[in-house]
Amino acid sequence: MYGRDIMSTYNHKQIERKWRQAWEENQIYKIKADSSRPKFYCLDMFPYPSGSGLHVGHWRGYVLSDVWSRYKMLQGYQVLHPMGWDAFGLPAENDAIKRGIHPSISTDKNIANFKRQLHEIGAMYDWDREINTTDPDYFKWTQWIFVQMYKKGLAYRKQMPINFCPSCQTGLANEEVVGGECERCGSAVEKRNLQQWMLKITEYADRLLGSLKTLDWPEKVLKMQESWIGRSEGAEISFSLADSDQQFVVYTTRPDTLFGATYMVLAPEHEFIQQITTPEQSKLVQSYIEKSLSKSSIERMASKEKTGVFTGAYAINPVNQEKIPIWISDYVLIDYGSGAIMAVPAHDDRDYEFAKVFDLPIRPVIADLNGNVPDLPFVMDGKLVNSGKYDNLLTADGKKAIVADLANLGIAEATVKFKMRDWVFSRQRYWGEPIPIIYCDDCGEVLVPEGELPIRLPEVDNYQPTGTGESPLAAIEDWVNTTCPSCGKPAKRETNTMPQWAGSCWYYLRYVDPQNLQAIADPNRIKYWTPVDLYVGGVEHAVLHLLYSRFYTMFLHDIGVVDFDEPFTRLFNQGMVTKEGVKMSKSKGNVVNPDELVEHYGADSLRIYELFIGPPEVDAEWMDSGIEGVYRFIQRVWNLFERSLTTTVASTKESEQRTHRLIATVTERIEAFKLNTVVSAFMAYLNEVGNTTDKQSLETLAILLGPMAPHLAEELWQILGRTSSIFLESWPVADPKMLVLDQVTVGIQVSGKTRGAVTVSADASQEDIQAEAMTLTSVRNSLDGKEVVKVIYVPGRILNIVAR
RNA sequence: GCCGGGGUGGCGGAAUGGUAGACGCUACGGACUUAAAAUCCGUUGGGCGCAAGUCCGUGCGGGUUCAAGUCCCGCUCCCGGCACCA
Repeated sequence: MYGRDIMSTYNHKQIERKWRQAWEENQIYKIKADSSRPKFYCLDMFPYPSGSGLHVGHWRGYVLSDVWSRYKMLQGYQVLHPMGWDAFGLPAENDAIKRGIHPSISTDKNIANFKRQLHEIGAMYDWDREINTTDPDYFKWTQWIFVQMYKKGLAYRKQMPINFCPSCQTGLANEEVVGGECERCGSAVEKRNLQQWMLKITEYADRLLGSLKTLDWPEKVLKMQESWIGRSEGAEISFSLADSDQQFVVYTTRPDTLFGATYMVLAPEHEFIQQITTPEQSKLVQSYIEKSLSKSSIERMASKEKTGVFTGAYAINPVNQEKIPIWISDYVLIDYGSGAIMAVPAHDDRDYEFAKVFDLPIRPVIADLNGNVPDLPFVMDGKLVNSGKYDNLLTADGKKAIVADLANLGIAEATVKFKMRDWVFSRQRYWGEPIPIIYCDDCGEVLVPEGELPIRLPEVDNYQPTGTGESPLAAIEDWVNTTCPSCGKPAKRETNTMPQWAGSCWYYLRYVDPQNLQAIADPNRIKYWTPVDLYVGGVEHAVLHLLYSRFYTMFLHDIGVVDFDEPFTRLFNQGMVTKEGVKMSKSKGNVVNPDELVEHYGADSLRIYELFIGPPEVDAEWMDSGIEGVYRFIQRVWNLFERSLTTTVASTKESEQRTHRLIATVTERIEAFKLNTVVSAFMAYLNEVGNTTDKQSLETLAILLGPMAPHLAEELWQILGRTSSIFLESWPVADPKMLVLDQVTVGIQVSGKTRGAVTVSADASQEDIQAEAMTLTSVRNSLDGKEVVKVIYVPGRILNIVAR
């Protein structure tokens, strides 16, 4: 019995409260590995629980992933759709500095608020699987991975100039510096020479690049990673000094232009400079070095005008024994290649500029394929000229020939270089995972034994970073002072902590077995659930988190923890939600708070509006009036059910066909991530249906609505007389036979110009359609006095009468 | 400079090479109401026309095609990324 006499109005508060409670009680989203069913792992990039809470922009990704999770669940998959907290990080620590409250306290408070807000979404998270990167039982394994890397020689300590953010008071990875500024706070970064922990991500450069092509990721992100890794093929060539047998090495991708090298350049930091500089040039050289070292990277980038100084020394070009001057300039970078170049001004933009400024010779050695020397600098491939016995070789052949000949002399080697650098992994801050290393006067650097993990953070009174490159932990005597695990003598702990990325590099693994105390996760569970099938998050992590996590995963593969190289099979980047064209943020004061919208319109309305706002991968402008339209839509759905159930409407062929068309459209569009047009499809369906429809249609409609409007769908399911959750039903499959239309509307064109349309039965012949078309005034008008040349008919779509 | 992505009504946006503007918002008109809100119905790319109709229209200029928002060539503007990586 589903008939009801009295229509009720849609009450989102009551409905949503009721179903959220029911879901918790029934625990229908509680999942377990079940090898008899296919799995789907749908992951959101977990948030940093900030003090400002969620805004409607955060909702966008979470709704999208929940739609997919519920869709897959209805298709019979065992779905893992977890949520957790990336809770180490500077805001909590800065807050602690200001107020003296331990970061874990404010973090817990923020998590509670986030969790409450996330509940409002009505997503099918299994909260038993919640993780928190600051939980010692979690970061034990973050430290454990570091230990494994150390054992494999992938974690090492080095004194080197690194990027340092004066505002965050900590060193940064290259990936965290954007245009010379700190990725987090926007301050200009400085160079500081500090003892650093580094991870050898460069050892994985080739693999990180190579397997990009296996990923179903947005092209944009793949390109960004590719250019970040920055592979180039070239050669290392040794040059001898003119007046000694000392040598230095340059890296070049254009060994074919070696005959055009008219000077050499060393980076100002190059250690060879001190040995070769002549006394006459010494003063100039020293002051140039000092000046360039004092420049921040932002200054160094800002002015592209070439500067430099001659060292007074000369090198010998190995192919022609020519004596060429050695200069120093900051346009050569110390940390790429060998920090030294051979300059070929005729065939390199930068060398050309430099040669113009200092009036150095420019000698073309590459001509175009016709043998003409084009305007300089000519940086493309061509044919070698002025190159002795190599003349007339093509660029590619010239490279090979010259490198091969020099290699025989033992002074050249073909090599591959990467722009990507090793990962600066230590932070001089408190609120992060302590690096599990102990320093002993006798034994040196010693790993903390795995059995002693996790190394917890001590309680401190002062969270203030020292700013001297030491972490606040250094001041906590009874924490720093320990004993050497190897010899037992007094020793000191490493006081640097890990960057925030450390915990997020592997978190996707922990969700499959979050409480495991013996292992990172149970191998069987890892095998069943991972890798992640769909990963949803913002594009801002394109070369940070996503690169680091790929690196960690490859390492975990190598030590046998996982059996794949790539953690995230498919990636979807949702667009931002903007207000007045700018990104929502607390500091700009343009945040739209979802809490009030949920209160006013309900979670289902907000969910659908988040989808309807625009193509999910594109940024979208928030409009208050938009959610009104969606709210009206939901009420219309509600009213359709209420009206239909107070009368009895029989199903017809037409209604069945209509329903199958909806199934087909919705399924197709979800698969294609065109979620805004899924909403349109429902709206169009509703316009078509009219005031009432049959029960069969209503049941299908309710299920199809489930992924987008789960509370509403459950309630509709119940008023249809069903007693179990709608999410235990199956996603309907469209019957192709029901998609065949009885009548079709065929557009009529005359010479390619649309003149109207005729509606005919689907089996009408071309002749029938043409005859029907001739009845249209507009068709007759445009054919008047003309001769029909040919007629093109695309069945069911268009009839084009070509006339002259 | 290099690499991506894009430019369609008043707005957000739809369109496997096949009736451009679905769907929604806004605005306007109407119904209901004492009135308003809500709801429902209608109109809503521009021009001409009483109408039938007709001309123009997807950043600009060419091209391919029976047919182009969609494909090709050249430009232009906007957004994002990288940027002295030899």
